[in-house]
Amino acid sequence: MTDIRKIPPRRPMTLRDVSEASGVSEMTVSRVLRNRGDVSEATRDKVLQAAKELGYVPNKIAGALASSRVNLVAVIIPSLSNMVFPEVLSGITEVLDDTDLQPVVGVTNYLPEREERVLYEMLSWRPSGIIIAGIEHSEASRSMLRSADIPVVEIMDTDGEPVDAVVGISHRAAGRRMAEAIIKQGFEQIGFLGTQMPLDHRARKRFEGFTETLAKAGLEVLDQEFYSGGSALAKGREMTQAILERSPDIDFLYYSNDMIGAGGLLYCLEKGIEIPGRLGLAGFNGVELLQGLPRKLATMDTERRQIGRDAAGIVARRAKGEESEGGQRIVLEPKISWGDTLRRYKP
Amino acid sequence: MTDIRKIPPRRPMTLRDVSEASGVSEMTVSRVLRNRGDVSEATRDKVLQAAKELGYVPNKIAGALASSRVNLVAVIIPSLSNMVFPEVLSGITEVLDDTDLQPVVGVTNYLPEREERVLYEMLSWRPSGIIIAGIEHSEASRSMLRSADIPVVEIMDTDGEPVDAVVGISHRAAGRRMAEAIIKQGFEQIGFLGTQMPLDHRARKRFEGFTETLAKAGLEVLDQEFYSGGSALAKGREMTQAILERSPDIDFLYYSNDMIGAGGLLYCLEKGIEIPGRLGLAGFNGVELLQGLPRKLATMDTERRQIGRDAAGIVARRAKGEESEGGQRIVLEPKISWGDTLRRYKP
DNA sequence: ATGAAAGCGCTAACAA
DNA sequence: TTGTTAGCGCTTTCAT
Repeated sequence: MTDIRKIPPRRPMTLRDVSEASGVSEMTVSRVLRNRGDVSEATRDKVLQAAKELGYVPNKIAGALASSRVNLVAVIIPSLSNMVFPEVLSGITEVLDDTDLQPVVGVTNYLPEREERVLYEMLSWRPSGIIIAGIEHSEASRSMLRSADIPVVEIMDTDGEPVDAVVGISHRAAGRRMAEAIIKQGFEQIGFLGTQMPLDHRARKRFEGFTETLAKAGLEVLDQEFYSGGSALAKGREMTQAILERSPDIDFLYYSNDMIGAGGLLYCLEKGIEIPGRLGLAGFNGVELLQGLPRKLATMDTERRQIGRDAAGIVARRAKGEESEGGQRIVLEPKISWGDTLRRYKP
Repeated sequence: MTDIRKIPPRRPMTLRDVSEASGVSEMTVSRVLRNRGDVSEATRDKVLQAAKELGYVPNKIAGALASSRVNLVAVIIPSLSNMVFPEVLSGITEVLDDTDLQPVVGVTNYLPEREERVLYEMLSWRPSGIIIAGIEHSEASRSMLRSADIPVVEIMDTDGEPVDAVVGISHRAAGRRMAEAIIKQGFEQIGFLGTQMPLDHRARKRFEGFTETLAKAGLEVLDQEFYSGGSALAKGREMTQAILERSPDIDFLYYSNDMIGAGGLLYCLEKGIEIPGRLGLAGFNGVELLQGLPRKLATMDTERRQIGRDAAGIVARRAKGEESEGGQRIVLEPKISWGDTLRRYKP
């Protein structure tokens, strides 16, 4: 055995170190470490042994440069505090775990300029694919996405022109469908509660689909409340109180997400408001949290994990060289989860 | 103007392309793009112009290899679905945003083997620093951390021997302190509800500190419930029901996290159990969600954002070459948030 | 089954 | 202020 000193190295090990320690050429060491090409058992063992003893960690930077292959998949999302995105991520991870691809996450805080920066930064590492939330991007971002020449999957939203592939739901249709359900249940005095986010295109589209369908039935949104920042649950309470005091005739509240919806639900239960007889409620997303509430809030499940899985699947398959050209389009159908706050008439 | 074809390139641009398009040497182009060294306004403009028209995105892989500088900070956490970690991340991002460092997130799912893999994978990209949750790691992981020769900050937990720097709280002390508070309020029949996770060392340590202090007062945990998977809120309900039915004498429930605590609280309120007169409750973490509940659950704020900020600060300063040697130790003091479910006697 | 040479796209160090 | 020359640590390709 070569004399291996236990002193922690000031300079990371290189292939050459392993090569010298094992008496095998760098090239063969490289082959062993990557399980490529034929190597005899004997040399293989020698190399592995030396690598282990030295605590060798390969330098992917050098490897990537030499092979122009990078096992990274850039995932760009607006936020981590909205549980929706961790769930997408978990779907992505689930699929990528079976490949040698690795997700790298960037967060934009819903800001297009930040999206540009994050995208640029990530592209400069030459990832094997990009999964990016939303279908609305700045011209600069779209241009980067187009010329990156790697699979690009835009997720969550399918209302618009994707750069390449897209996986998600139609938020406009989601808004429409919820409006239909509400109308069918005989609600007529409808309030809307949402986030104060001009840049949340998905919420905007839902709202558009929602009002559009109401309009066709001769209805409109009576009153609205918006919030930004703070505990969504608490905000849901406050907004619900505010809107009900201002517009006491309201008989339905449509929330743009489940957290504020849950807050509203808790508030109404405390106040003894009869639900859904006197007042109907619905949220959006289908978050797990709803399972633990005193009553089940109506919502629409957006299958985030599945979106993540599908998106990762597309990237993985294309990275492997399968599937000739891009442009897949997977539109999931969100289903209304009726819960206990939307159905007035027995089905 | 050079003849620039609008055809999306099959091969990413290189410095050389920009050099040729602008008639400036590669070296000078490189200088312009990195704002390094003196470059005349004229050449600078030429280069920037060409780079922009070509849609040039630098290749950080090559840059990193040449300069042996990587602006990545590896952040290794057990989970993204536990809101605690996104919050830490947001503290990290907050600080790194003012530097040129970029966080890269890896998730271990609380599995030591996965931690090893993720760590190995990340180290192979030669990051400028590592922020890793927890202070308990496999021998292989510790060994990698030690020999990486970059700043390593272990976060969340300070009970143990860190490899290098550490930022967090003492979970043992947190458990002790909560036990003291409970005892002082005159509770004596105490139940504990937690996760079925032998690998959640922090929860274990809190429990140890908790029982230790109870023991000194001649008390012990009367009954316990554990869960794994599913909606924490719903589980909190179920477990609370179960433990109260089994041990009706219990007058205090200590939950190992706020989500199950919140579920328990909702359950108790529905059942009309007098809180905290008949039954006291406390959770752990201080999550935002608690703000929206009908009553404020007692908890202990663990200042996750601050932990993230401090950890990132250490990495950033050391990456800049400040601070000679490592080993910082920042122990934050978690404070009891009394809420409405712990205090029987007016203060 | 193994090795030698060339070069991936950049930047450090030096020269002009 | 600008350019030239060597690599950075690997992998590709081609020999042996």
